Amino acid sequence: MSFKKPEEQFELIKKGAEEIIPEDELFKKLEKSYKQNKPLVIKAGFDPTAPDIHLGHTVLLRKMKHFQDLGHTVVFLIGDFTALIGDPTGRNKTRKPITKEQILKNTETYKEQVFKILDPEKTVVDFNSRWLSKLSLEDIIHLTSKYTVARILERDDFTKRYKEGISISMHELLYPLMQGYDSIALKADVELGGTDQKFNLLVGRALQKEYGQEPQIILTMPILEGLDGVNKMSKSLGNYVGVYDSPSEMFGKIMSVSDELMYRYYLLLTDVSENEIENWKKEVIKGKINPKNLKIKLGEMIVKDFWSEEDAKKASEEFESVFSRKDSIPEDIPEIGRGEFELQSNKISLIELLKKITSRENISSSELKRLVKSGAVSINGEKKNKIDDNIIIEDEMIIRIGKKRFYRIKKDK
RNA sequence: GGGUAGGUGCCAGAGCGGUCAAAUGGGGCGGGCUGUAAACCCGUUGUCGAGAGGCUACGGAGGUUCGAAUCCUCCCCUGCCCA
Repeated sequence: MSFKKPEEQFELIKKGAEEIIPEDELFKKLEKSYKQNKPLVIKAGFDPTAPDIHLGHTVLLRKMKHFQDLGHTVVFLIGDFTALIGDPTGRNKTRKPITKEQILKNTETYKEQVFKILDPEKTVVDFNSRWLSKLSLEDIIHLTSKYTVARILERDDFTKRYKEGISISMHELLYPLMQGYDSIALKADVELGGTDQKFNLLVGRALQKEYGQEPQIILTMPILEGLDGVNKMSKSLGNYVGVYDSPSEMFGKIMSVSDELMYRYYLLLTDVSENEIENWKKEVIKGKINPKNLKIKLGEMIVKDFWSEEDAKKASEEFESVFSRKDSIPEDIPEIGRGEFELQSNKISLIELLKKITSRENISSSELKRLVKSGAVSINGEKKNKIDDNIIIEDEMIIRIGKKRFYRIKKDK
């Protein structure tokens, strides 16, 4: 393996990064690695608390990929042990505990999804339970003696919770120390994380010094805002685009993003250069570019990353015809066979029909009734707002609820 | 250990014996407008029921009362002050 010149590496590494602490040390490490022809150990940890990876995670994964492309050893560290605590970062209350079974399951799906971005051949996957579960109380006392309460409480979220009178449990205070211990165990040269991880990452740096190691470099990446443009992208807030979302879903979600956020997504989720993005912004202000078209392009780029160029084109065209021209329906919608209705006659009341087709979705019938009353439901393009309307089931019907939900009834499945 | 303030719907937060499925705001959903953008306007927001109406719900368990989110007892949880 031969490395690129440190200067060249540095450029790619810096791209999109929020902070590198400290930059000059990173440069020295790169020089050393170059001279000795020895890759750096790059650590990035993920707690498998939620099973699905979304675009927010891929910001970091992309940076890992950069290091990988430069020939360094990227360790994808699964925090199977730390997940038991749950990172208190950004939390205003203690996380609910998660079971070991859940963690294992999540880990499997995690690995699969991560390799949509990372090169599986070059990625080292490790688990922090490998060392953390073996620590004795004595080891833990030794570890905790290396850091002070005041420094732990410096953390903004702890301070806030403390001041606002929201409980903080002891084990939560331990979280940063355990994450730091991971760096010691791996002898990490660089640790990557979101900006919200800065504190935890710095603890790792401090602890490594205490344990007589060369301290790691901290590289933070910005946190990606979710579809609402305000909160960070997270599954629990429902403002996310999952890497397993279907092409049309992905595309649709991207299209619903605000213009401002679109530029941000370009910056963090594509390889478009910062200069180019700035240019576009100016052109949009001048009225030379319609922001809608930029958004379409963004949607296509992202779908292409996770599916294929073909899927991207298809999703884009479908979107155009379904929503912009409103002349057709999406292809990929739930289908119900006519036979599934088990009717004596072929008539059914509207509400019964809706219950049947949405039976998988956990929508209460009160909710459905509300939707009907507010005019959200149409059949074959015709609005239906009476709950007790009798509907004749035909061999081919399209039922639509709201803007986005479509269902098809077919002769037989 | 002692004292004290609390625990209400997705969230924040009012209510403090009947008119409470619970004010108000946020969020969500739907409609209108549009670029499935933002902003804005309107509606809606426990559940079952075609409807009338039922059934669950105000930390948990009991109790008082014709009637409890509201009063009493015990328990659980959290904050603050003191030790």
